[in-house]
Amino acid sequence: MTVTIYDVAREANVSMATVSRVVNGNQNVKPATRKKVLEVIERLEYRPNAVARGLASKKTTTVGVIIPDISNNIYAEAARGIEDIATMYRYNIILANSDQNEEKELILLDTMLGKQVDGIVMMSDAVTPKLHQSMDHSPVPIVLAGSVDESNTFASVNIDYFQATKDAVQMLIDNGHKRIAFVSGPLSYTINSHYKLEAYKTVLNEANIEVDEQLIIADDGTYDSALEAFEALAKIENPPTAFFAGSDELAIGLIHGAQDNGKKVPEDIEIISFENSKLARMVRPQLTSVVLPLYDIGAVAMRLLTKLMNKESIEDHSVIIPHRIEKRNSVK
Amino acid sequence: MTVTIYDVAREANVSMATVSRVVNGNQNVKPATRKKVLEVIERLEYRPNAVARGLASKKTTTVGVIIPDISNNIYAEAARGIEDIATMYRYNIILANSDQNEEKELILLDTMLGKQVDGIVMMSDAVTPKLHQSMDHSPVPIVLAGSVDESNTFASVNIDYFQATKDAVQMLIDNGHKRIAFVSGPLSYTINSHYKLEAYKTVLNEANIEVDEQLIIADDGTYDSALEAFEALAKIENPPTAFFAGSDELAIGLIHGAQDNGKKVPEDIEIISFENSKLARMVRPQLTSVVLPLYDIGAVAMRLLTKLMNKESIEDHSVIIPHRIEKRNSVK
DNA sequence: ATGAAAGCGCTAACAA
DNA sequence: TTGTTAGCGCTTTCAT
Repeated sequence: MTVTIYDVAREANVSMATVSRVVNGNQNVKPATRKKVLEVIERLEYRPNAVARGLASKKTTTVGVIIPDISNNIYAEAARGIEDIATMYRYNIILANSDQNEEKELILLDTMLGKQVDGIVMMSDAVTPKLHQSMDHSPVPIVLAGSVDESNTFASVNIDYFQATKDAVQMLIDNGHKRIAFVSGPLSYTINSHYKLEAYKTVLNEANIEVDEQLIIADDGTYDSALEAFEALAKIENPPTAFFAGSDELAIGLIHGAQDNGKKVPEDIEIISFENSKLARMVRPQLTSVVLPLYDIGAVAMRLLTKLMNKESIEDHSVIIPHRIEKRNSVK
Repeated sequence: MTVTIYDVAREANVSMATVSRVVNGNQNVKPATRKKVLEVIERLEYRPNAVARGLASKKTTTVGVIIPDISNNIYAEAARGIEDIATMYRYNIILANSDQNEEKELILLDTMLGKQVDGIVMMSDAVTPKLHQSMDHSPVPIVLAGSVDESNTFASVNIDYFQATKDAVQMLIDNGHKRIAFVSGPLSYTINSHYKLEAYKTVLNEANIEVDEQLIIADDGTYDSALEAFEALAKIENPPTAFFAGSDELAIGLIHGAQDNGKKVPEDIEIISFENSKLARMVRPQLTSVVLPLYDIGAVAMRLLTKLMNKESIEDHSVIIPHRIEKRNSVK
């Protein structure tokens, strides 16, 4: 019932090899033959079976994409970058959510390798030893997107989170603040948050400002948690006058928290965010934010993967995309 | 170099058929044999080749998911619902963005069918004749998620957009408004927006309120467009006192637009949204909104698809999920 | 309970 | 330029 390459060959009075050649754009086919075959393909509505092709050629033209959570805008943005470039290079993507759960990541890796993907793009906060080992055993290239591999074993695409955070906090320090709070999601599995915290502490130290653990809040990363964080910090002795927020959502929570407490941003409280999603402009005042180019990170990661799959030589397999700060109105 | 079922069979002194049986959980294997095979599988780190399996069994345990844009929260939420249920039933998903572009949709459908997916979940605003025809020709089941199929040919999962919008606008009418604006994205390709517009007109008519085309704005659906829409509508003679917004993003733009014009929400201007994403709570006042259960729509669609792929009988292939309005503070 | 063998639909030498 | 043929790694009758 389904039309196979054999049916086309018979109808066109050629061998399957010839049909295969025209389907695959091989030039060694006489134009007349090609035309004839193409006509039969059209008439029979022949559609090559990619599974059979994959088995025979050992290439599936599909890549696996493992991300924490597609419903989180951060990852969705990156996923779009990945998919766009994948499409550009004629790959399809198998997308799966890991929820930053090592066990799921391991299973997903295995499943995808079982499906014979040609490569994998992975976003994960923690490349644990087990994960590292599984990735090492992969028969196909893997590139990390938005995740730093400290062992420098795997290809990866990132911005310099450490420096970017330093820049952001420095901006606050330059505006005269001594009491600067750090608000993020869970340090254990909010992507790259520990680099941010390190940078925060480092830059404070460099400015001879004491690091006060009270000012470091790592809750669940939600809007509400930021609202509560502001509330709680407003009550302490010598409360913060400026905030570094790990994401736009947190920054908005902080702004609303400040406003609920009768504080004006940026007059009384200055807030800098780290993300710059479209949310950054959907709040008053609009957020000054480190721009985290998620789409680009995804796109570059996928592009890098295509090179790796193609066995092209790579200059540097750990690429750092430049970052910048978009100045709006939450910082003077 | 790669371990195949044949290697396992040889090492375990059984036939490949037996190995296949234990891998697939077939009960017709003596426990001792099973144990022996399992040991060899572990020792050799054998991983079944899903492509070969797919070719032989004609099942790939992967489904195609065609959505407009994964970086749009609406679709990302639905995608997560789809993926979660897919995972639950041991399917993987091939995810692709169509940008609501008919040509891309057609190509994607073809590509996925070529990859022998076992089924497809599709989100598309307009099931055009061509698309309809291609879908009709599909050898595997397709279910529409969040997209109404007026011909009732395909399985689909939706809420009652018409009734939901009527409920929302009615709420504004009940609060005494006569000048109610309708703000949405492009009517031609914002999902289900034409149902919303019809409902808006219908309920206005029912309340003997004249439909004023001036009050109907269908721009690009962005925050900025809503800001501008408010601005523009504030200047007309007899400006609107209430707004129906097609999405949370638009509603937030409207709120900010109102505030920029010195109006208070909900005292001076009432606004009701249609989406209820997490954004609905991230603005002051928080949005009263029709809840569009995207995750559920995706999840139910995928569940429905599993039944269809399994050739189970379906009660009704057009499922309507109940809707409700979440009351917050943008409406009195 | 187990094995033998015939495909699944295609690619890729190798020949011609 | 075209055809022949041997797999790719697995599932699935059909025997035994």
